[in-house]
Amino acid sequence: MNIASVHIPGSKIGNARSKANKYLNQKTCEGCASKHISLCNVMDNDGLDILSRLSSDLHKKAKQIICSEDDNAEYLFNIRCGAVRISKMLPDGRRQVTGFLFAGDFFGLSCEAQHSYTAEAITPVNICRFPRKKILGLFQEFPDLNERVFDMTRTELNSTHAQMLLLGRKTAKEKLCSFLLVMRNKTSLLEKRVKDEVDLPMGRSDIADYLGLTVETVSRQFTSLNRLGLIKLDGAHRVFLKNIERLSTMAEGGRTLS
Amino acid sequence: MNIASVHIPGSKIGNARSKANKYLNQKTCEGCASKHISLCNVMDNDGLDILSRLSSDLHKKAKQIICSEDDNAEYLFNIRCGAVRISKMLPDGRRQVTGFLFAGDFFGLSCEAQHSYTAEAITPVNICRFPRKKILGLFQEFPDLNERVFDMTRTELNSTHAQMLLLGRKTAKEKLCSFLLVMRNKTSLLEKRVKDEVDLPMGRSDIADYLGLTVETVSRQFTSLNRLGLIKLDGAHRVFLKNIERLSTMAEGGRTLS
DNA sequence: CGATGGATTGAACTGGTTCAAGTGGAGTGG
DNA sequence: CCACTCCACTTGAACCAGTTCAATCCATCG
Repeated sequence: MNIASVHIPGSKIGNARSKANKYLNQKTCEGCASKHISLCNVMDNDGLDILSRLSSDLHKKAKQIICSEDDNAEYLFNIRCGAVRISKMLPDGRRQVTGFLFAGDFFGLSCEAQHSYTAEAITPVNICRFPRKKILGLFQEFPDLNERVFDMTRTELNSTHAQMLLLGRKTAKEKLCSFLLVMRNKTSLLEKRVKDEVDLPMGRSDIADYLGLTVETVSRQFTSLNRLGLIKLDGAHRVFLKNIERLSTMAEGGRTLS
Repeated sequence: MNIASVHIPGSKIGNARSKANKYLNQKTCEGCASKHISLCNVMDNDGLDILSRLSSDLHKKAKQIICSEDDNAEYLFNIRCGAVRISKMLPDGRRQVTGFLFAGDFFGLSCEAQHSYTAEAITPVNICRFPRKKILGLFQEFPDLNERVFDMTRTELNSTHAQMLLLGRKTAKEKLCSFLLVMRNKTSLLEKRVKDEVDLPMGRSDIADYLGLTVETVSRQFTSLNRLGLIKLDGAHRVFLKNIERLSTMAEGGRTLS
């Protein structure tokens, strides 16, 4: 029904959330049966969310491309469910994954006329797509909408700075610890409770390209943390974080028996 | 006089510029005698730019700290003239420089209650400071202002993604070539003309921390590019880029006699 | 002029890569 | 239900780009 509603499962946008809740509607999504929050509270004459007329649903299987580096940036995307990988490439094929996105996350905004990155489905995804130009035009009309998206952009900028510190200055072990803790936070937000059992839908090479390492190094560090008893591996795609405190210390370079 | 005006020397904010020019006033800055553009075109009853009442001028010498990692984020800063270094630190002192900012650049927005970084003057700087809360409040009232700042934030997010690719996947030589070309663009924007003679106000260790390298490696790569005839060093803080095309190729991993 | 501190150069070292060889588990089909 | 295949993951061993440690250079400044 209201396909313009947006999956925002936790209060991930910080202090903007409380303010926004006053205005924004909660509706149940027929796609994945969880509560969504409408991006925009303004109803048209038919009582429909004003954004619903602009949006269209999109389904992709794992490994399918959603948009690529030289596409025209015509749409703004919001992930309903599933996981998406954002990446940039060098001409010779070296790749940097700049982010993993999950239910509730946006992309397609941080660019000019063309996308500067490729977005690809990691799992089957359900995505909500808005024509970019129209959304940008609506910002003037609906400051609430503008504020939400601006807030999210600033939060994202913040976390890319943290990732720069990781890429430029952390060791392989510190990188993996940081990554696991970030994934734990994302999972906890999505599930609305703290959870030390973390799903890793992406492959080892995605993690490697995200952390600026090789697959082999990532694999070795998983094994090492496993042996140290800091994590418990259950297959390649599920980890149980056994000692959050030590993982946190190691993520920041604190000394723990290597 | 109008201390709220903002130094935006080039059209660095892309397509937003042309739109914005319709509304925004140009004034001459008594501080550094160059044209500035007012951030906000709305005048109060006395004919003063609405932001001027909120702002205060700030002067810092080289190496002085403007704001640090655990300060409350009470201000939004705009650089009038001079160069600023933004950085993050690990507990053990390893540092990542996340950006160099010059006349016209903003900072202090991309954060929640506390700054997540340290800003330090590289050269003597002249900075314009606005109370953050009031500015954020004004966004609803003045969409032009909001749009400008949002645009700049998105542009910045874009360039941090490029920097992540650099940090995660480029070699030392590629990193330095990329850096020199970025500095050339910034210089060209500031001077409003293409200029292959680039000033590097920051020290080698700042460059190293920006590129995720050591001082020694940065120095060796400078020497190497110099010997290859791609650049001409004139002291440590001025470079002449002799072959933009080959530098560009090398910045992206293209093969040129190493 | 000597002192100070950034920048450069040299030489040994190492964390992470590269290359190469297993391993295991999910899917297929017989 | 088992055998076979495929591909992602793991492990091992040699290697190397960039680091580390240690001089040395050189511009600036009192």
